[in-house]
Amino acid sequence: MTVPSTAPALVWHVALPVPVPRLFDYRPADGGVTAADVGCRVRVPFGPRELVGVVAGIGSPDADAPAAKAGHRLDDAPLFRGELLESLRWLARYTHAPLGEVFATAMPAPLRQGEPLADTHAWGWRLTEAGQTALPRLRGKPRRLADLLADAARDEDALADLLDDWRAAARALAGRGLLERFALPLRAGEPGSVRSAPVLNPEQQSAVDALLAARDGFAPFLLDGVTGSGKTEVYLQAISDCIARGRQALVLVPEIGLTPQTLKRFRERLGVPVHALHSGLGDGERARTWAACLRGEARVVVGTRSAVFLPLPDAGLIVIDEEHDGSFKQLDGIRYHARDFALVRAKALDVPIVLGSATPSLESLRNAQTGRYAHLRLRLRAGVAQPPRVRVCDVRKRPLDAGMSPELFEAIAATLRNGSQALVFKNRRGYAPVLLCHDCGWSAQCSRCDAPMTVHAGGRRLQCHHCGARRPAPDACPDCGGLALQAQGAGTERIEEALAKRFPDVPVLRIDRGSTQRRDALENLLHDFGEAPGILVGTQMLAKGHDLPNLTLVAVVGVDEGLFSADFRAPEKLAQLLIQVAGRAGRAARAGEVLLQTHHPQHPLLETLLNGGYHAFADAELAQREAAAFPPFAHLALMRAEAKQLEVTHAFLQAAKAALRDAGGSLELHGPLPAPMPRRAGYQRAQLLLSATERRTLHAALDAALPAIHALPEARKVRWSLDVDPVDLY
DNA sequence: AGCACGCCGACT
DNA sequence: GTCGGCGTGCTC
Repeated sequence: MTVPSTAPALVWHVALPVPVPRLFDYRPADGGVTAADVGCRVRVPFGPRELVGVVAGIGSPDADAPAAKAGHRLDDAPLFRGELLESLRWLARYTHAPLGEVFATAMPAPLRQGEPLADTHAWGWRLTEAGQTALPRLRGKPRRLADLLADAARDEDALADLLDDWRAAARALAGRGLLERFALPLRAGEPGSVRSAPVLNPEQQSAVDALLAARDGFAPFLLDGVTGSGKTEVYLQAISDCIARGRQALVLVPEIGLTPQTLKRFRERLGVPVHALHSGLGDGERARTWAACLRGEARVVVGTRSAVFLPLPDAGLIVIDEEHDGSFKQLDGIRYHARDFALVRAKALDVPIVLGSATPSLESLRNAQTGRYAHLRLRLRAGVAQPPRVRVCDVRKRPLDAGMSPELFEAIAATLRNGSQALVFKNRRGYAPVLLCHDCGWSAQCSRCDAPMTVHAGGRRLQCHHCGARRPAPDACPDCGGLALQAQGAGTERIEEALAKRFPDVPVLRIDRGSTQRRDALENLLHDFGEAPGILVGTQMLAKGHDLPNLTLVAVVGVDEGLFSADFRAPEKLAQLLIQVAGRAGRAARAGEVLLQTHHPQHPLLETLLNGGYHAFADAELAQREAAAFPPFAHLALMRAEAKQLEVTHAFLQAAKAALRDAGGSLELHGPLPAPMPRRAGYQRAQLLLSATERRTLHAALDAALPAIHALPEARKVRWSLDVDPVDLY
């Protein structure tokens, strides 16, 4: 009689945060394996160390794999389940990244490190009845602590502000039963006094009507509204409806869009706590927000790129504001696009999603044109009667001071005489891009990168923007010994300097990454600047947000750099920037003026943009993209590699190219091409461009070839990465 | 990615 | 004689 063969014990298939596209099997140190373990974190031995991974599945151990080691489950209930689990699996397939790295990207740091799911409350302390009675008898620090709590309970953050080293006293008093600790609801910002909704104009109303009519299932919308047309008001009404139905709303905003004013506006209008999630928050707060979403406690979240990974068990609506913004694409690690992933999630969640912009990406416009998205247009500029007047200023053969023409100075002078403010917008930072010898043409180059060094600290120092190298600026030209070294091109610092000299009676305020390190520093600077006549000098940071009611002139210098870039998206980016920055002019009662300074006044981009507006530009640019077989008419992936020696980099990319060619299909392969900066921080960089007219072709080839590419002997010798749907080819 | 194992130069 | 460089190989 034979003993019935026992079924092999089940194991966890665990996704670990390692760049190995494979799952690893473990058995539980105690208890059995059940389907409910899927989506739970586990702490497991991995070689000589321990890692936190996520159970991606359960099953029998692979016969020819080493014996499964024991691991410990960290969660009682899955962190990832249902829609989010499936969407993350999709993201791993789409980006061709290991599932474990995708899970790691989706988690806040404390969860990644194995800490328990955060409490969604803060802690407070209060006096017990015995404490009230005993208070008069207390002395010293315990007395001061008890006094603070005599009238009201206080939370721990407040106590820390009021009394140093209060914890020891609190513990001692609690031990005597005089004090107790209790849980407070998580503060997600006070709702504030609720403001009533303004009356919508007919365009806004029909947009809201369309959104509400589609609220019961997946429905993508492009809310295409000019600057100041009241897109936010449309979002707010849709969100109000969403939370009234007891569902969660997620709002994604660009990195610079999450200002205190934005949050204040949401809180005042919605009358519920609004959670914010951005890079300025500490790990603890991010983890609490994540947990609050998972538990369904958070009703509205406004967040930047990474908020697209929040669990939304009761989702009702997703909004992407400024959907064209480049900050939605992650440029390292898992190279996801938050807007595109949000669409995938909305579909899986079966909820509507709104992409809003005054300058929609060409991808989204194309989707609207082909009917994949419902196209909602807002053409009326609320409040202001007229859009700003745009003037092109031809600066060829004009004497320039810090890159500014006499016409520009005159326009600023006129603006100041009218009691208004002017903004000089420049698409670069630093005192001047390069140090150039006027005698022989030598320029300061970084010794480790093929890039010019930029001049900083008033001309005293050179800095490489790519590897961070710094050195003092030479006094004489190293090549010819001449003393005619000069800073070429005008950065914001030189513009500021020249303006301050010409307009000594008004404040000149420069805003860029160098002058505003902290998030609220910009708010304070602009507040102090006020509304009196003055001049702002700035970069991208000033292109949107921040109401500047007395700003009537926007002058753009350095337009030309964007007209002749090698990147296929440069025209789109420049057009969006010009429209956005023009939107800064004349938001209040007075009409605004925009001055574009260029050496190429006849350039088709400028002509189309100025005569026909953004949509005329977009139509022309889409035609160009179609002719050149670029997105959205083709699908791209970029494989980048770097190594100390160029031959090593090329050997890898050649081998990868061969593997991809063997994978067949009508995939087009270009390269290896020199990367835009072929040498960076001592590494030789190159890239391989993959292009296909059908997305399936691209992914099929990658699926077929990547295992072989991972296994290439050349792959060990280089650092390589794959970027599906790259934003910048350079 | 880490981390260990493994063979070749300058130090007490 | 050892400490330590980073090449290469593996992780259930």
